[in-house]
Amino acid sequence: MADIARLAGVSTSTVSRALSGSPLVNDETKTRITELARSLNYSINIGAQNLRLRQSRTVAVVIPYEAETRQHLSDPFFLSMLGSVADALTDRGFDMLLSRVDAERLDSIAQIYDTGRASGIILIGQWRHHDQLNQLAARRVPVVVWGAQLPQQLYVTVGSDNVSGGFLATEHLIRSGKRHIAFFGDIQLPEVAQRYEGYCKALIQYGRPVVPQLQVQASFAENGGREAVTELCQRQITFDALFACSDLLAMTSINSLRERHFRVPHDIAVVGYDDIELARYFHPPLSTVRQPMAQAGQALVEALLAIVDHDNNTQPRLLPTELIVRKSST
Amino acid sequence: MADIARLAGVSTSTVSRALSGSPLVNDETKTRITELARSLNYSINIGAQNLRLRQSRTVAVVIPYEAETRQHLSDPFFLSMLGSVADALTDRGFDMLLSRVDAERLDSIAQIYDTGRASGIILIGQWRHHDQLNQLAARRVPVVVWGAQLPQQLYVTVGSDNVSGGFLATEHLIRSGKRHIAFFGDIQLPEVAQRYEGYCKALIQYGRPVVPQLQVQASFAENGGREAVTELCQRQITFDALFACSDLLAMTSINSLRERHFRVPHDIAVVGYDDIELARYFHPPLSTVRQPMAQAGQALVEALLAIVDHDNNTQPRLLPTELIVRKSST
DNA sequence: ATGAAAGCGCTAACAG
DNA sequence: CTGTTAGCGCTTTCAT
Repeated sequence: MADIARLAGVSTSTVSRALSGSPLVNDETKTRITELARSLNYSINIGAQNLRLRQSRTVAVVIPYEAETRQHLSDPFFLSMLGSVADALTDRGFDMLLSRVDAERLDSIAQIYDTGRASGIILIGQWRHHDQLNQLAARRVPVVVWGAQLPQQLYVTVGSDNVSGGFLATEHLIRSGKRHIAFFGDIQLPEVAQRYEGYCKALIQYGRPVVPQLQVQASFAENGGREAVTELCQRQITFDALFACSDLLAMTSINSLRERHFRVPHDIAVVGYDDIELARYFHPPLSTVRQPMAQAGQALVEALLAIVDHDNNTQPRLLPTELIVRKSST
Repeated sequence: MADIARLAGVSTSTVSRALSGSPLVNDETKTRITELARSLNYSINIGAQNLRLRQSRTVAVVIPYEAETRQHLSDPFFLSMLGSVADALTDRGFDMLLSRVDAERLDSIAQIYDTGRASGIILIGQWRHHDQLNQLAARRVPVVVWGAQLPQQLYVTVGSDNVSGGFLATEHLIRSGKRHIAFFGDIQLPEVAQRYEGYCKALIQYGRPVVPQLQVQASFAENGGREAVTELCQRQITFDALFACSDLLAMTSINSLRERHFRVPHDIAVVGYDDIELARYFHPPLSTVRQPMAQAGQALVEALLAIVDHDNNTQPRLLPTELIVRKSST
């Protein structure tokens, strides 16, 4: 910057002003400086600017990983979410810091904020960590979580309407004439619990019994579908439909069902959750509950920036879900 | 920091030294300061530290997106790569900036470097952008690309041995008694071209003809498999095996083949590429060529940091590939 | 072993 | 409209 100032025969203040588009500077000098900057391939040093402005214009995004596997979840849903958040941040001129954090050490993300690396944190995946998240919020770390809204929650969540999603999927299966609808998902997880709630609600509303035997504690891991199908078959219970809590789970379940010579949808109708890109190209094309990804990134970023701006009244956001009917259920 | 200094009755210099573990400070005062810092929940401001140290300890990772769709590729391979790079960076105490960049405007990533936001850039996906990348390297932007090594290449690549990968897959299919092996992949892309080269090499080595009709220009997009299968069937050419250039492509192709009542592997043996997690849980479990993901992140980061340290002689790295035989081909 | 002072690259009063 | 000056939070000579 000093170089530019010297070459342009002005002070650094003027250069700074010119480059930030201040109206307080002569148009002629402004152009001269801008030209000079371009020809020298000069860009403002963001680090110094941020220091001076006492900001960071950076948001950290955290997708926790499981300690045992050290692996990121390979669910395309997360990549999609990442893209959506990246878009929303880019639109607002924020940088995105991606952090790898052990799911059991969520408190460590406070560091990202304390050290000034990011003005706030977006956590994708609430999992079982309600308490840790409450502690974070109590420490006044600006954080927004993608997940379910829970009672006694100190942190802000953005999530889709899981109860409604579960309801829509189940209602659709009931109306298609299915009588024994299995539910695949770990109801220890808040989001899944709410989908299960919607599932039960639909059954009850249509005068059907809620059969606990039909609920299988399927994990979101890659082999979740296979294991859940095995478990369900061992229970020797009749079922003619399946509501799986993620598309990936639905897909691996369908593969397993096929190995056991069930036909989908003829013998078993299947509905997934998320509506990942792949869902429509699966065989058969997968019926599913769509989470509004484009809105998700926007909503997460808006909520976080509100908190960063000390809006102490930021409310949790519930995004609408939508049933997408394809061949796997009809 | 000034606060701590005051409370500890020392100067900020001492606090700085204590917190950075300098040996030039009395053990007693060091503990006092450390305690104080912890109790105040204080962490060093990384931005200021970086400014003073004229570094950034941040690496930008770029996965370009296609302008038309504005969408990230939903291939789990990329998430896996992201995780691998994140690990390698975390190990070395670097932060990871994730940037969303239009594939047609790759030159814009120079900005990330010019503004000092990152000390260097890791680009995942070479695609067709050889020339743009050469320009970047010519501008002396520290950049490492995941992809194929090409002639007249000014930038550094890290990639797996695509020729060998293509060879292994094809050889395996030939040895399994297959006679008409289709190849799915866009050979405009350098990596795919090399896999095709390996495919041809194997055919020739085993005295088989290379039939151009068997090569289909399949895209990596979600519907790539379906379109390629349609295309191949329209050509009315016999085939009894398929080598697809990604696992995702292999999976969607298998789904499409099944719709057309081909049995896999009985009628058509299929081998994919990448060995994503999902491959072993697919039905049937997918034979594939594994790319060494754990090494990939390490190698990319090592190469980049070497360049950042002005090692002008950083060589491209070729990582080994490995054939994984599962049910889809036997 | 510790402190004073200078400065990383930038911006924002405050004067002129 | 432009320049002077001070300082964001930190590290590091250079003294002591």
